[in-house]
Amino acid sequence: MFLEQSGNRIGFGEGFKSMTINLKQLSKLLKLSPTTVSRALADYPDVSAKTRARVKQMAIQQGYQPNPVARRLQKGKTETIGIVITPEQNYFSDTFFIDLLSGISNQITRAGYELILGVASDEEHEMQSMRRMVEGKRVDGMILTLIREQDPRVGYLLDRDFPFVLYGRTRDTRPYAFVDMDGKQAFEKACTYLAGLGHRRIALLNGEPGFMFPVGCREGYESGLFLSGLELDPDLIREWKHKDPSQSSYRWTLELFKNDNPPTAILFQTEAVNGIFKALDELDLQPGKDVALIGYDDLEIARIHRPSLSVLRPQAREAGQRVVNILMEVIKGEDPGKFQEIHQVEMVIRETSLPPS
Amino acid sequence: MFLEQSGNRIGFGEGFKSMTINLKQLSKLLKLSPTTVSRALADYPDVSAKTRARVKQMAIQQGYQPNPVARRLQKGKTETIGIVITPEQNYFSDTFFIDLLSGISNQITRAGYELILGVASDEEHEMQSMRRMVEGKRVDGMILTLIREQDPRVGYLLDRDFPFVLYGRTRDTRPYAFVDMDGKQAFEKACTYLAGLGHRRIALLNGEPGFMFPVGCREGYESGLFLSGLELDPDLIREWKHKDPSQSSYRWTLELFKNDNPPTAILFQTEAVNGIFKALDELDLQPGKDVALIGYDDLEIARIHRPSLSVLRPQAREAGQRVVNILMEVIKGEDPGKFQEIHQVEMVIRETSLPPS
DNA sequence: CACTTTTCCCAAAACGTTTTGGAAAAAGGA
DNA sequence: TCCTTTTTCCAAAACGTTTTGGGAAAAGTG
Repeated sequence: MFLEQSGNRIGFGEGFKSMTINLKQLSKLLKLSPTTVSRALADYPDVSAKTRARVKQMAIQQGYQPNPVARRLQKGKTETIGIVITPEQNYFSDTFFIDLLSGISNQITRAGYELILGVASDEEHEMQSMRRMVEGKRVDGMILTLIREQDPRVGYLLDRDFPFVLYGRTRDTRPYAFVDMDGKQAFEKACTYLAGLGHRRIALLNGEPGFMFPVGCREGYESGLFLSGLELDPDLIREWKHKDPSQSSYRWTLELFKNDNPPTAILFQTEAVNGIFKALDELDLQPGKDVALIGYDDLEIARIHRPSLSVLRPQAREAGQRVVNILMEVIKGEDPGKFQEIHQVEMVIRETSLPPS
Repeated sequence: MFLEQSGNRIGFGEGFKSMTINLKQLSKLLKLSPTTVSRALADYPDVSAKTRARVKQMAIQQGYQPNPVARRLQKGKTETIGIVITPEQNYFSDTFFIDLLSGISNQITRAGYELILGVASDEEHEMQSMRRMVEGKRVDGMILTLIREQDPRVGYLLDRDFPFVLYGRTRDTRPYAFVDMDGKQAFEKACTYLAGLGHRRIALLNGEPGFMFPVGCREGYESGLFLSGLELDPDLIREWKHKDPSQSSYRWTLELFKNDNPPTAILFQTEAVNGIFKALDELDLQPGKDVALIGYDDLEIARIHRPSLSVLRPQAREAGQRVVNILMEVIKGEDPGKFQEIHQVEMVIRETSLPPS
């Protein structure tokens, strides 16, 4: 019944051959059955302390590591998480997304899982890449970012009961797990802060409609105006495009100042800062001095620019870690509805948030 | 000997259960053996055209996809490629790395492979993450980026005969596969171009020493000077830091202009452009007008800035695709030494490369 | 028709684990 | 001492494929 296995060869032009030991070889070395060795390494109580120690020592000495592919087949799990990024949407602009990804990656590694990455050029390929992962049984769970108001991915995964966690939120009414930044509270805080300094004309240069995040930003902005007794002026709200944040924000900033009663402060996502700086420069307006600025996200440019930019700073790395921890629970079978986290965003006051001159 | 398998259940609080069909079920539906079905789908000649068609149709109808984990175990391949990124090194600054990653990812998907991503904070974790992939038998090959002059990763992989491809080069003398941009030729071209316009004092604001890329840039710069009959002035060469490109390039630009005989043109990596612009602004020098500028990498800022920045533009996406194609050959057992590609870099003349005033 | 070749299919093995369901040996209790 | 319980180990099955090594039927060949 048992055939002797061929043992390990060193490669001869046939590419890399693993020179690591496998379970059967290790068990032969120990004069034990593979069963016992496996159970010893997994700390089962039905193997004596003495042999357990012996097994572990030999395993380390021989550099044994269980073959993950075989383990996955037996366990019926891929031990893999999927994520699809869409660089065209320019989410990658700077440290923010990388911090998120970094938190995600580290936590996944800690759990002994793998992170597989899809890169999609648009919404359609994004869905396609995700379906390949899900229907191809390549992952145990998905992480979704850059969430849209109506996001077909969420419906797709909910319909299939497939484990996933959103970084962000969408409008689907069914319960699902998410980790989100409190963009509303952040923009409310920034808005009331500026109003408290005496600003009466505060503009909002918001992200692209269709995505969920700008919705919260706008709510916070409106709520902040209301709390400060200021009136909402639709002329002070503009939306830039993800495809080229700088270009569109540049145009809209110029637009804002064509107003008879121009703003003295602007709230925006830091991604759009280059266009704003450029427009202000052309208009001979000093950032911070003539126009107060608060951006969302603490990108490098915010810190190095003079004057340095006041920002709202989300803790992306921590959020990434939470996303993974939650996803692990959902994969275990926990109710996703139990995991809905909204993280606070801190405000960092630097040099661009002075009172109006 | 054979036990009937339990079939597929729909999940009951136990998380997601696949509701897709497997090979045995499909073969039962077709009243064929699993062997024949498997071989029919793989286009083996020893199954008749008629049954092959019947099998394929049923497979599509039932949405059958072979379980990749089982296939990997049998084939003894992970069908997976690994890459480790180190965001701290700020490689992610903009479109360049994303384009590379995009080309890599698409080509890997096309081959039916998976891309697993490691995110490391420093050199040590980078190695650690790679070892986990290699020694844990989680990948068939590695892609390396951001290569150092002395890069321990290359030696590690060569010692183990493990398939890998570099995006970039290192100083190891043993043959290995790489795809690199011709930074030398690019900088030589830019340098002679500027000299041709009449510039006599051309500065180089180069990337961090220790990495391989700046070496080529410097060679090209020196060669360009030589070809143009200009003398090398060490005072016109400075190196910024990866950790904060803007800050360090800002300081070094100011430094360059303390020179009695300051430069009229600067060559640099576009990553460092913010610091340069800022320094020039403080010095009341107009980019393009008072100082000619050519950057390496066509980042967004280069296109939207006014004046727009002349750049050297590497084709990152194509390079990424080549890296994958080569890696597949190396995994098959081809000699890595056969695959050493150096790609040309085009120069895009915009508004910052005028003759000296 | 008898023999050889080709066509078409399949049972069993194999990949390297983990889990199941005992079984032998040792220890405890009377 | 004999029976029961506990401890410690293991053979075999299972995960879902692909590959190996035929074997039966159909088709050619003389």
